Amino acid sequence: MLEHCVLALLAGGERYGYDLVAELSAAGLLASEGTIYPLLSRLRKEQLVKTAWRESPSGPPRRYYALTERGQVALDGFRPAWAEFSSAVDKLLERGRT
Amino acid sequence: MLEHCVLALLAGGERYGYDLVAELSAAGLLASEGTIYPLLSRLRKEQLVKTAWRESPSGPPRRYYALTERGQVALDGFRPAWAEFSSAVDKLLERGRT
DNA sequence: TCGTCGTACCTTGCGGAGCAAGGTACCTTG
DNA sequence: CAAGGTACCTTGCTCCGCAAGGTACGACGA
Repeated sequence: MLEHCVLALLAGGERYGYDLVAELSAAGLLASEGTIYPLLSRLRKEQLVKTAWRESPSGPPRRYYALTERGQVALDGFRPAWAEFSSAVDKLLERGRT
Repeated sequence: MLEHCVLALLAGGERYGYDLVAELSAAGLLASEGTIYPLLSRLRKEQLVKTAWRESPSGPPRRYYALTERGQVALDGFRPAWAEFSSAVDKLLERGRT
């Protein structure tokens, strides 16, 4: 779930972890860094993203994440799955409405 | 997530576990009984549902589940949360579209 | 009448995922 | 030079979904 949201964000361009935390937190999809960093490690291990260290204009260096081709494929595969899933839930919720 | 989907189904009337499994499986939201029975136990423990044993016209007795008032409240609280969540995901996926 | 199948319940054990909390280190600012 | 923001990561816990296994009842065919 979150995993694919991250991929979607990366599809919009390179991002670094701390930035992703802020963005996802603002969107109400994430609580803390303890979630995202292990997730990003996983994505890297599965080669859905590639990373590059780059210096920050001010502060410690950042690790930037970018989609790989496999990551793009995973994302594309997720879109219809999400559409189906969310519409299934919508229908259930609708059905139970008094 | 699933928890609230079950509540939504129960909002449409009494159901028994085995039936819920079939319904949720058909909707693609559930894999097996190993998920639903512990979930139903939880709901009962939190008093979001109440249960009643009733005999089946053919086969072993069934345990029927029905929403309690608290369950209804939980369900009502979930609807807007789901709407917000799913639209947040929609936006992310949209944003990453090439 | 006896075995087998479908129904219906439940538990156990495992793996994965999110989170809070803690830890390190860099840079800027007062 | 200390404090606070930035930025990375790990550890430990808990919860949840699932596969698998286990029990028991009723029906139906051999």
